[in-house]
Order: sequence, then structure tokens, then C-alpha cells
Amino acid sequence: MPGYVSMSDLPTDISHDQHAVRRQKLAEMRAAGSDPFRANVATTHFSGDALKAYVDGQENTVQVTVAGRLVVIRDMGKSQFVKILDQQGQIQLYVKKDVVGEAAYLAFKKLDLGDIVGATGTLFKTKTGEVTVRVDSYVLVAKALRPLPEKWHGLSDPETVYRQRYLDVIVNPESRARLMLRSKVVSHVRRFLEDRQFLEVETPVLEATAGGAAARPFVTHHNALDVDFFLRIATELRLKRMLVGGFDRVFEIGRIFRNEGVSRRHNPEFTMLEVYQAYSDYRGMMTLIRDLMTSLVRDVIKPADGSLKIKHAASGQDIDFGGEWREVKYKDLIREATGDADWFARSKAEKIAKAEAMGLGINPAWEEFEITNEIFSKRIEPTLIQPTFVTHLPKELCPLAKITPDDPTTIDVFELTIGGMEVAPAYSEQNDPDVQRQMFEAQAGEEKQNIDHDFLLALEHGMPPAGGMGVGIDRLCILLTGAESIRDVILFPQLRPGA
RNA sequence: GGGUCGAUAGCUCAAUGGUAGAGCAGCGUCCUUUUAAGUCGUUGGUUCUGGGUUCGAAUCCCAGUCGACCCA
Repeated sequence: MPGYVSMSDLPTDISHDQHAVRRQKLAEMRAAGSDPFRANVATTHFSGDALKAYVDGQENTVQVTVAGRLVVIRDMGKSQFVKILDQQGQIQLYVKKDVVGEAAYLAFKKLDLGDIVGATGTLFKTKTGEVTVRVDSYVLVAKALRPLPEKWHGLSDPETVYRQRYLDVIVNPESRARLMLRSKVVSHVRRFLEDRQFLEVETPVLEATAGGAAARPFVTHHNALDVDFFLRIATELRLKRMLVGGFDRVFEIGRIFRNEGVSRRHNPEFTMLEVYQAYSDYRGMMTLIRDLMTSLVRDVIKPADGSLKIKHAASGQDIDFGGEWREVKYKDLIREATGDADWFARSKAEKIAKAEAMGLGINPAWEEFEITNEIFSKRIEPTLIQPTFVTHLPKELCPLAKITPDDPTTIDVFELTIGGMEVAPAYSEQNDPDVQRQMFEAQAGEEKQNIDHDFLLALEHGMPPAGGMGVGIDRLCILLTGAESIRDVILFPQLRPGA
């Protein structure tokens, strides 16, 4: 019969195919009336809490029910030591034929690495001193049909690490710790700000005008309204509207989208904290960010030596958050880097010649401040390892800040640079609607339609003087965890679809 | 967008243009306090995809896919 394949023609030895072996075990369990996917377990402890519940010297008195994924199996014949992994980490289980009974023991022997089980038993300490659950009963609550990556080397293929992050965090403890730390960082930031009477608000991701930063936005389309919307590139202009509305201290930890390159430092979507505080200014923001950073290091990172220092792998230095935070003017850094006290008086041609002599590629179409800023971002910023407030930036770099009272060419801002990376820019926020309009118009050039007139209308209603700050949460996490790439602190970094 | 490098068993990695291997995992055996447990045996490959060169290609060439790094 054409196309007919008899059962005897099918390969009968599936022992090499782990997926097939596991599927067969599942089929047998279902046939026997015990479907793991219809079972559950009522846990009493996470692994770490169970370990703490052990009372020294009191063997098998404290009962716990724990659950997690089988990550280690040591089969010793009539007993097994296994380890399960849950949110808090690993805990060892000791399964003994005498204790659980013959049938349950035989079934336990059929479990595979990766299976998710619950177990009830009592705590004891093994002869090597590890607190362990002596299992009285257990239940399989999910069958892993696919094998885990190897236990010793873990998972190292970067593509699999990013695409199947769940495997990475199961087998690579450093990844797990790093990504969990991110959650703790965000949680700490929230508590820190709430303690200071800041209100967390949520503003739109879809906007008719993408403002508040210079970046290319993603475009999408609203069908019912039949209009294009942009995904926000900043939360700034929305949050300032709330200052107008009398929400005097607001913040948002929001996803920002910028339709630009993907690199070690850039993901198309990233998380930014923006904070606004009425009746403050950029100097107030200095105190705020410094307190925030030092408390993060002290309470979340908790350096082992009790200091406020973090290793910076790229430079080999320790970044000391407990020391003096340097404050330096942008123009002074430029004068120092170029060795030219009169840099800002030089012609454009002279600036280009010098920048090229410094090994920089200069686009002749650039404005003079862009040439200068290329020197800053390529030759100065990477050298600023210790926490440094760069102040008095040229006004062209940001149209949303107040002009410095005694220098019309600079603005009342700082850019906090740590580990050679820009971590947090902050301004004394521009609240003069007329100056704001002029700055917008100067920046927009011919593209007047990009001006957010609704924001200017809000300013005309009166915005209190305020300090504002943006903090790149991803970069903050890179810094705090010593990660090499933004992809290491984002659960699911953007990759090309496929494979 | 340009350059460099990479893709081999489930995972981590080997393999002068000449029969694709190892460790772990898997499968079978022994073992009731292990710590990468140990022990004896054993299965497993579209060498990323598609072309080309060659008597012969994991290996050389071309194109593509995906990824990493550097540059713009």
C-alpha cells in the first residue's frame, strides 16, 4: 500500500532521542491515569525560607512542602539526592525507598532533569552539613519534554541565551542573579522616590507628536481614528504637564522606544526613569541622584567590604560612590581635551581640523556644537569613570532647560557620567512659554509640524520652577551589575526574528 | 550600512581536503548520606541552508540565514 508505514518499520530504539523518551514517559503516565499537567502542589516554603526553617540539631522535626525544577539527580540505587530550583534558589531533597514506598520510588526514578515537582518532608542536615528535605511524598506537576542544557558549562550560545532566556536563568546562576537584581533595583527606586513624596504616574506610549528628545520614533497606525501615532521617545513633556496640573513631585518608570541602531549599549526599547520636582532645580537633582545611587549601592548591591565601591571591568578601576563626586563644566573639559583655551572662539574649519587630528570622523555638514560634542562623547565621556557631574552644557544640546543666568550660551543642567557612560541628565526645567517656543522653533527648523503646541499651551497656564532628571534604568543596571552589554540586563533583548 | 569572527550530537567543545570524536545528558547495569557523586556497558550526526571546486569537503570558493564584536 503506497505511503503505508507499518509500526515495525518505525525506529523502535528511541533511547538516544531525549524528547521522544520523555514523550513516551508522559504517554505512559497518562495511560496509567496520572497526568502531571493536571496536578498541583500547595507549597509552604520557598527553598531559601525552608533552609532557614531548619533548627540546628533537630533532625526531621520541621515539615515543609517545596516545589521547583529538578536540576540535579544523584541516583544511589535505593535512595536519591536531587536538587530543585525555585525563585529563591536550590534545595536538596533526599528520596529514600524505605520512606516513600516502592511504587512511588520506582516512579521517582523515572523523573528527568527539568521536571517540576513538589515534595513534602522534614528537614535534616546531611553528614556533609547540607540542610536537606527528607521526602515523605512528592508529586510531579509538570513534565519537561525537552532536556536542559548541560549542568557544568551551562548555556553559552548567546543567541540561545537571548531567545530562550528561561533556559539561561535556569542553568546560569550569574544570569539569574543579574536579572533578579534588576527587579530589585527598580523596586528600590520606587520606594526611594515614594519615601520622598513622589507620585508614580503613567502617561501614553502612543502619541501624536513624539517629543522630549531628539530621536527617530517608531510609527504605528490607529485604525478606528485612522491616524498615525508615534511610540514615545521620552516621557518628559507629559510629566511636565502634570507639574502644570499641580502634581508637584512625579515620576514614571517607562518603556521608551527609539527607532535606531541596536548595539551593546542600545536596545530599540529601553526603560527610563524620569523624575520632576517642583520648586527644585538641577542642583536639587544632584542631591537626589546622589542619594539614590549611594542607597542603591549600599542597600541593593551591598558590597562585601562594606564600602560603596563597585568593580568597573572595562577600566579595571573601582567606582567609588562614597567619595567626592566631581563637578566640572563641559567647556572646561573640552578646553582640557583639546589643549586649547580658546576653543570656543575658533572657526568651524579650525575645529574640524583639530577634531580630525584627534582621530575623529567629522561630517562637514555638522554644526559647530556637534563637532565639539563629538569630542566630548568620544574622547572625554569614556574617561569619566568615577561619578562626575558635567555641568553647563551648550544650550543647543537641549531645548528644554533654563539658560544659565550669567552665560547665555549654556544651560543649567548636568549630565551624570559614571563608568564612561552617560547615566542621568538633569535640568532646571524651562518654564517660560515664550523662550520654550523659540527653542522649539530653532530646533525644528523647517519641520514646524513637529512642535508640540499642546505642551506650549500647558506652559502658558504656568509651570512651577522645577528640577527634572532622566535615568536610563538599563544603563544603571549595566553599571551596578558589571554587565558587558545592555542585552545582559534586559530579559528579552531585541533580535532579528527567525531561526 | 561596512569590516572581522562564528554556527559540528540535547548542551559544552574537538577533528592536516581522506572512516566526524570527547565530556556531560540519554539508554541499560551496580550502589540507601551524595556535592560536577562513583561504577560497568551503550545509543545518538541534514557538520546552519543552497550552490561550486575536487577522485574525495565539517574543512577550500560563492551566495544566503542567524549571532557576536568593532566601525558608521
